[in-house]
Amino acid sequence: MFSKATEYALRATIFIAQKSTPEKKLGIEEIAKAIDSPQSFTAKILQSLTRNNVISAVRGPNGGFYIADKAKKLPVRAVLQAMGEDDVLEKCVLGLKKCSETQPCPMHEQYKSIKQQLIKLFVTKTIAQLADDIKDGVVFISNKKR
Amino acid sequence: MFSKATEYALRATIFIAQKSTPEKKLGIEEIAKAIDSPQSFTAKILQSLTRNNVISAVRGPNGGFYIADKAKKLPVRAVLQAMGEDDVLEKCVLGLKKCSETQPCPMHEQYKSIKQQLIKLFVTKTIAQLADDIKDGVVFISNKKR
DNA sequence: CTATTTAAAGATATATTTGTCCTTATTTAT
DNA sequence: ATAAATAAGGACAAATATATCTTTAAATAG
Repeated sequence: MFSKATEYALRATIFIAQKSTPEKKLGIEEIAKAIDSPQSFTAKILQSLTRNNVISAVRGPNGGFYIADKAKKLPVRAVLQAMGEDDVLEKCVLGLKKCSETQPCPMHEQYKSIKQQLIKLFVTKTIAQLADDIKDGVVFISNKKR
Repeated sequence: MFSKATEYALRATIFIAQKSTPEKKLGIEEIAKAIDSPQSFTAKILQSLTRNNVISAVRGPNGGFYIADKAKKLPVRAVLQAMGEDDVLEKCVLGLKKCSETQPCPMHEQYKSIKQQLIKLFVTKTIAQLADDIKDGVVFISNKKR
């Protein structure tokens, strides 16, 4: 559904939201290991997220990444937007540029409600909510075999 | 959601189902024009669909592509399978290999029902049903501006 | 102020996807 | 049989996504 870059972005954002505070930042190495992603590639992705104010970064000793309380309240869709992959949620299944209510593709009518639910999910769920689920132990983000 | 190749495959299959019969086959040029896709690339895709028995092809004069009545009854998911992109429907949103009911990712619980609807849509809808919607004029497959 | 630590930025490499072109094989019509 | 029409197949090219490595800039500690 999403590119690898966006998958890493989502995992990293959730992990940072769960583990960091402005006082206790996380280094790129720790993050990449935790979410099982290539470190340098993940660094690029975190740059995008930082530029788009989804997460925050500080350089230098004791620097690292964290997420501000305000940003934690962002919808998960903000991550997709930061990665420029927001359109996946809206796109026609058949890839038709003009597909719409007035000119629907053959999948449109039935896909419509699924699409709406998808959008709703990404708009109403906040980063904080996902992170809290992990803290509560109901849910995991590890990608390693165990 | 899907690759361009799969989008072309879906559009081509629906178009062929709508317009062809074993007596009146469609050439690659006509198909590519109708669904607004690059012709040679589409030819490759139709090869995959043919190899996987989603559509049929005949070479030589008056040859071309058509779809057998039996194949028309296949679920749309058969096209995804032929394109090797069937896993999109099942995949974890965060790209976690181990995401499951017993080890859910933070999106799992809420995404679950959406995923089930998606799968159901692609399993219950047949190629014929989509093509008939076009024949009935309720729906379009054109990708050109007009 | 200097050295160290850390992310940012840039250059490069590799893999995959998308796309084109040319040749081959098959079928049909003459 | 031969020529023509058509898809199949293979080689290549271009674009994009994924990934790595090196250098630079910023922040802190001493």
